Amino acid sequence: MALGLRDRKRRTAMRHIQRIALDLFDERGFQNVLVENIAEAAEVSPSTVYRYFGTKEGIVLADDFDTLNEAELAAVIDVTDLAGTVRAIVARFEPKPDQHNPEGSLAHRRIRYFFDEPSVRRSSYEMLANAVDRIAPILARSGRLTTTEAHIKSSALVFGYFSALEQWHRNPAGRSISRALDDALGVLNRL
Amino acid sequence: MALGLRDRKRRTAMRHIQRIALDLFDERGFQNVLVENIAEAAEVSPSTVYRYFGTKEGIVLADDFDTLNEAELAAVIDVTDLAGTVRAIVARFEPKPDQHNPEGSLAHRRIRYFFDEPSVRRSSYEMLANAVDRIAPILARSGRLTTTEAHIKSSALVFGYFSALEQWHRNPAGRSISRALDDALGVLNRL
DNA sequence: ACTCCAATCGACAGTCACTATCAGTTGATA
DNA sequence: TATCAACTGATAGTGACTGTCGATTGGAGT
Repeated sequence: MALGLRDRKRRTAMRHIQRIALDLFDERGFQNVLVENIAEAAEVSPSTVYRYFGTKEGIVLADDFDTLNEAELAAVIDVTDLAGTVRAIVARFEPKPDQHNPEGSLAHRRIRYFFDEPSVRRSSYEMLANAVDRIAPILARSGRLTTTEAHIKSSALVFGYFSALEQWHRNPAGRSISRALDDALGVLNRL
Repeated sequence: MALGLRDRKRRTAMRHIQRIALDLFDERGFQNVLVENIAEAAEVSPSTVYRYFGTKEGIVLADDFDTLNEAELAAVIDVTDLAGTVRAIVARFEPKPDQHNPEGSLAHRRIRYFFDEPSVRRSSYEMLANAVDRIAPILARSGRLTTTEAHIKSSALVFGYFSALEQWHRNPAGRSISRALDDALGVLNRL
């Protein structure tokens, strides 16, 4: 099903606002940029920014992954290798500039705010908690675990990987994100 | 070293404000209580509430554990059984009314806000992240792990246990918190 | 006790993220 | 093309949080 004009405009506008907001954040710092400034620079009203992103932090966190519905999510998740799936999702933040994204992916530009901007960090955790809730039922089904057990395992997995991403962020040490995540898997397996 | 009058007053005032705030939250809901209302009911100025707790969420989250310095923390942590230590810390939320606390501990009354009030939940995660950062170095020393590995393991542990606490909260099923945490340890060991 | 200083307090005036509402406009559908 | 639903921008809030400043109070030395 092809997306209507309405949805295409919406997606384009969101990417546009997100890019402009990141430009301003990088330049002047997250705290020193008002939502009003972003709206002005993007030539939309503040109302629109809030309608699209909900919160100021949402501008940084918004991600195509958010809009995945259950069917699409199920397609992304590999039941036989859940750890690998989580790893693959996190690994999307790998910077790889190409002809489509000459300056590297927006995803990569967003990472530093996850860890360095306290309010964004708090919201990141909320996002992870949502991921845990979506992954747990699938894990329960495939791993013959109780709901409780699945949630605990899912939490440990998701937050463990997020921690790995943070460690990579603080000290890349020449490793790629994928490599750092592979190392993390080792730790999680020997928990 | 005995605490001076100044510190004793401070602690007493904080407990007083926290108790009154919880009364109001329980009665009218977190969102429907203004910091101004709490200040008024506790007969202090709003300035004082902010000085003590920093944020509205801080009123719920503030805990004696926050004020533990590194030496005291090291005394609480059992290096030979870190999982057990985390478990012990979380288990403090066990409700046990006694002659000192006829209505059950304040800790127990605070739990529901950790999970049910979104903004408090976000702040809870921040608190957990701080715990991770304090535990990781100790874990690194005792477990012969790199800094990175220690952080990942610490994250999985702390957030795993928090998830266990949440699961217990949502479905106590007659189990005590301690029992629920013991079950969680099993899951984490077989991650 | 008395004094002096630093820490604390209350009061006041902001700032800004976020919400609610509503009239005007635009995309989708028949 | 007409109709309707969804979207947009403008406006007027609310309330958490900050900075500052004069007044008060506990603590340490005399």
